[in-house]
Amino acid sequence: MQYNHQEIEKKWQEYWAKNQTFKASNTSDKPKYYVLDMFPYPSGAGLHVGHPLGYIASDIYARYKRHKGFNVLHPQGYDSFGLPAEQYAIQTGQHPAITTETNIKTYRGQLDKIGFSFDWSREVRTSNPEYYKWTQWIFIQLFNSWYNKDSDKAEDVSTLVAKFEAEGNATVNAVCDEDIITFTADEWNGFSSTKQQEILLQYRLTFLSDTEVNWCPALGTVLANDEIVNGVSERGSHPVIRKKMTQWSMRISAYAQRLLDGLNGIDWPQPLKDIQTNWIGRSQGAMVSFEVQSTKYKVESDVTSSAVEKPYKIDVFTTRPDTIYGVSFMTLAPEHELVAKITTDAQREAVETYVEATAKRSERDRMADVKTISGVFTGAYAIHPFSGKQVPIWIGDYVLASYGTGAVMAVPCGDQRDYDFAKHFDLEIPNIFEGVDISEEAFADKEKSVIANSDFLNGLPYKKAMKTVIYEMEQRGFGYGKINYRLRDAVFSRQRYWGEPFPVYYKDGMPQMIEKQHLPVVLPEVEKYLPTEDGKPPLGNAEVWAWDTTTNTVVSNDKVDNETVFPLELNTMPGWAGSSWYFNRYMDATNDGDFVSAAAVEYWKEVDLYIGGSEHATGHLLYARFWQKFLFDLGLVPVDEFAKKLINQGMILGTSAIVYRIAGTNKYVSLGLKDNYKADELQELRVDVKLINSSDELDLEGLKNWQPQYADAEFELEDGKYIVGREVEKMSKRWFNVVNPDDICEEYGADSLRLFEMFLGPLEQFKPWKTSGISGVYSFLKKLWKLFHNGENFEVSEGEPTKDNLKTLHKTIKKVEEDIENFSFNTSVSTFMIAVNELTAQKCNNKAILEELLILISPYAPHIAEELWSKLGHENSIAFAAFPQFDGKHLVESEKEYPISFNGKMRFKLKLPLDMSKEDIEKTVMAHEKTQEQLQGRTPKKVIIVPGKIINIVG
RNA sequence: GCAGGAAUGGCGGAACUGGUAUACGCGUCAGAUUUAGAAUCUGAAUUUUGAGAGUUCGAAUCUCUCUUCCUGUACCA
Repeated sequence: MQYNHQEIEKKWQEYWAKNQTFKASNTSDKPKYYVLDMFPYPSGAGLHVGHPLGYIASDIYARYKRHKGFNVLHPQGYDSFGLPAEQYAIQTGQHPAITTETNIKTYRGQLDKIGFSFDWSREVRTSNPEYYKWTQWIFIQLFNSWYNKDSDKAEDVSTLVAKFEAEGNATVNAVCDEDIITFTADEWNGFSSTKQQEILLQYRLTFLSDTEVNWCPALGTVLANDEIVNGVSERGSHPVIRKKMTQWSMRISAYAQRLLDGLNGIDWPQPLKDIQTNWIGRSQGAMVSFEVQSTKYKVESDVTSSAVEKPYKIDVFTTRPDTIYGVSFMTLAPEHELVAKITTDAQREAVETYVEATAKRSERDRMADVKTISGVFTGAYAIHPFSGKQVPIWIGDYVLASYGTGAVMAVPCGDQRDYDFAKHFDLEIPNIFEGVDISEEAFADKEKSVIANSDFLNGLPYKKAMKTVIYEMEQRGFGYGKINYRLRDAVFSRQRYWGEPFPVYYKDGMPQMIEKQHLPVVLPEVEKYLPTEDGKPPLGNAEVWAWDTTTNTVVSNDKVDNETVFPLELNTMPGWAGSSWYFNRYMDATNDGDFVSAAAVEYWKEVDLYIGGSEHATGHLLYARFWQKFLFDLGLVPVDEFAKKLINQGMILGTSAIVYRIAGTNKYVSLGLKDNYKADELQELRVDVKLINSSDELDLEGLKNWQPQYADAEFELEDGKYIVGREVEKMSKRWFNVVNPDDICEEYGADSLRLFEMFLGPLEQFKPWKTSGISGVYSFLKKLWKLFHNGENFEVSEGEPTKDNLKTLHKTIKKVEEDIENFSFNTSVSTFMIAVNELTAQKCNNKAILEELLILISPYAPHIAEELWSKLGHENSIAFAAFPQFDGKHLVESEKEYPISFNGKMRFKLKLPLDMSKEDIEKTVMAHEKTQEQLQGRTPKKVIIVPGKIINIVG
C-alpha cells in the first residue's frame, strides 16, 4: 500500500474538525498551557510558505504539550482592520468588510490544509463588532483612569476627583500634561463642568491634545513613529511631514519605568528586550531652569485674576548637570515656543528666516544632512543659574523639538555637537575638566571626568559632582534630578475608515464616553472611503453618525442639536488597538457581557508561549504590554505581563530567478555565459520561480507562455540549458518568487511541508526557501510508512522488541524531548530520520516500538501519525496519547570506542570496557601496536585519560 | 556613531557543560533496477570551522585583535 498523503490528510483534517479534537476547555484537572501565534492580517495575496513557519513551530509545541498531559489553549484569529482593505475600497468601492471576509476565507482554507491544531471555536477578528465592542470598552477604561505615581498604578478618575474636591491638585502626584495649573479644593469646586472636564482630560490615560503628528499627505493619515522608516511611511514610502492636530493620545509614558522593569521577569529574546529598552530610552539627569535676561511676560492667574510679571524661563534636560559651569551658550530647537518671544528686534529677521527654512526641510532631509552646522543667534541672553554670567541663546536644528524640552544647555567642552557648534560660530569653549586637552575635540568620557573651574564642584569626579550639583540645584530651587524617557505618548487617532470607531461624542467641545450597555458603536456606512474635501477623516462622509443621548443610538447627522444629539468622533483607532488585548479574548472569546470572564482569565492567566516576528518589537509588543499592565492595575487581569515566553521566528526568504537580457534585444543569456558581455549590456529580469527546476534550469517553453514579452524570446544556452541566476530576497509578488503552501501540500503533503519548514534550520534564523530540498523529508515519510507495511499489506509484529530496537527508540525519545523543550525543531527532524533509518536497517516492525515512535513524530507530522495510529487499532486520536517515557537503561553501554589522540589529533579508535580503570586503560593503550607506530620510539610526556570520553597522548 | 547577532563542504545545516568536526538532508558522481520518464536501492567524494594571536594535554566552542555580513536605532542633550 502506497503512502497517499492527499487522501490521508484530507481524512484527518475532516476528522479533527468534526470531532472538535482541539477544542480547549476552560475547566480541567490538567495543568494549563497557552500557546499563541501572532494573528495574521488577512491580506489579499494569501499565505506564502514563509507565513506558516511560526505557526508550525507553535503547533508542534502545542501538540507536544497535549501529549505531555496539558490542557492546551491554541487559538487563532485575524487582525482584520488595516490599510490594504481600505485602499482597495478607495480604488474599487468594495466595502473593506467584504474584502476582509473574502481574504479570511482564503487564509482559513490555506491554514486548514496544513493541519494546525487550532481551537477555531475561539476565533477572534478585530473588525467584528462583537470584538471591537471590547476594544472600545477598554478605551473607555483608559479614559476613566489616571496614573497615580504615589501608588504607582492607574486608578479610577473618581479617586482623582475626590482629591481635587478635598485638597485641590497641589498634592496630587500624577503623570499628566506638563502645563497644569495649580488649584485649591475651593477653586476646583467652583469651576464650571466644562473647565473641570478640561482639567481632568490632562490627567486621563487617554486624552485629547494638540500634538505635532507625523502627517502623511499621500495616505491622508497620521502615522506612529514606528510606522515611519527613514523619514518616509513604512507602507508605500510616502513623505511624512510634521503637522499640529487634535488627536487622541495614550499616556504610555506613565508606564515607561514599569515597561522597562517588566522585561526582567519575562523570557523574551535578549535582542528584543534590547530594542524595547532602547526605545523606552531611559536617561538619568536633571532639569535645569535658566532665566532669560530682561524679558518679562504677564501671567493671568486663574486664581486671583491679577496680572503678575515673570521672566521667561528656558527649561533644559541634561544628563550632565555636573558640567553646568561649562555652559557657554544655549540652543533652542527652531520650533521652540520661546523663540518668537525672546528674539530681539535686531535678530528677528535672521531668526525668522532660519525658522522658516528649517520648517520646510522634511524630517528626512534633516536626518540625511547631519554634518552641516547651522544656527542663528536670537540676541537674547540667559542667566547662568550658578555663576550669574550672561549666556547667549541660539537656535539650531541639531536640537530636536521632540526630545526632552527642545532646548539644551550647551557645554562645548563636554559634548561634541555643542563643541562643533561653538567652533563653527566662534563661541567660547571653557574647559571645566581637570587635565584634559580640548583643543581638538570635546571630552565626553564621563567616567574619567574630574571637574575643574566650577566653584563648589572643583576636584569632584563625575558621580560625586552629579549628586552635589543636583542637591544644590534643588536647594536653590532652579533644578531637580530627573529621569527622562525617550518613549513618547502614543498617538491613538487615525484618519481612516477601516478601524475601530471611538465610543465618543462631543458635547460643548468636550469628549463624552458612550456607556458600556450601548456598545458597540458600529462603524457607519460611507459613500467614499477617502478623507472629505475639507480635510476631515473618512467618517466625515458618513450621513448617519451622530449620537442621540435620549435613545442611545447612532442617528442621522441632521438631528444634531447639541442638546440631546451630538456629533460623534470622526477618527478611528490605530491598528494596534485590537491587537493589544486579543490574547485575553481567546480565553473567553464569545463572552457577551465582559471582555473576558474573571474565571477564564484566572484559569489561563497569560500566554505561556508566544511566537511571532521581531518586527513588532516597538509596536504591538510594547503596546500590548502597556495595556496588559493597565488592565492589571484595574484588577481585570491577574498578571501584568501577558506573555511569559516569546520566540521570534525568522523569516523565510524567497529565491528569485533571474534571466539576463541583452539590452535592446529579446535574447537571453544563460548565467554561465553572461560574463561574455559587459555589465551594462545586460538587463536582469526576474521570472516566475515555478519555471525553474531543482538545478536552476529554466523551462524555456514555460517562459514563452508565461508573459507575452517572452513569447518570441531567443536564448543563448550553455550545454543546451538555460541556467538562471538566483537571488535571495523577501517573498513578494513583484519578484515572482512566492511559493504557495497549497502547491506544496498538493504535491508533497502538509506533513512534508511541516517537517521541511522545521528542517530548514533554526527557528529564529532567516533562511531562503528552496523547494528542491523537500524531497528529503518526503522520502523520509515514505520510509516511515514502509516500516508499517510489508509490500501492499499493513504488517506489524507483536513480540518483544530487540535491544537494538529499544536503544534506537529511547535514544530518539531523549533527543526529541530535549529538542522540543529547546525549540530546536530542525535537529529533531534529523533525529527522526536517523531513527527510521536505523529501524529500517534493523528490519523492525515491532508494534510496541512503532507505536511510541508515532507519538514522537505526531506533533511534526500529525496526519500520517493519526493514520498509522488508527491502523494499529486505536480508536481515539493520537493527539492525547501519553508522550513516551524515556528509560536510560536501554542506552547503557559496557564498552566505549575510545578515540586515541596524539597531541590532540585523533589517530585511531580502540574499543575498551567502560569500567576499566585509568591505569589499565593507559597500559592497554600504550601496549597497542598503533600507539607505538604513532610514537615512533618517543616516550610520551603525558597521557590524558578522560574515562568515557577520550584518550590523548602528548609527546 | 551606538546596541545586538552571525561567519563551519557546492548548498541548508549538526556538534551537549572545551573531548572522534561536518550528523541529517539537498545537490554531484558511480553502480543496480526500468522501454522511457519517474521512483527505488547501493556506494563514493568534498572541508580543517572568516583571518590572526592567546589560554589548554585538547578550541568550531573560552579570551583578545581584525575583516565581512545581518538586524535594530540615532544630532536623545
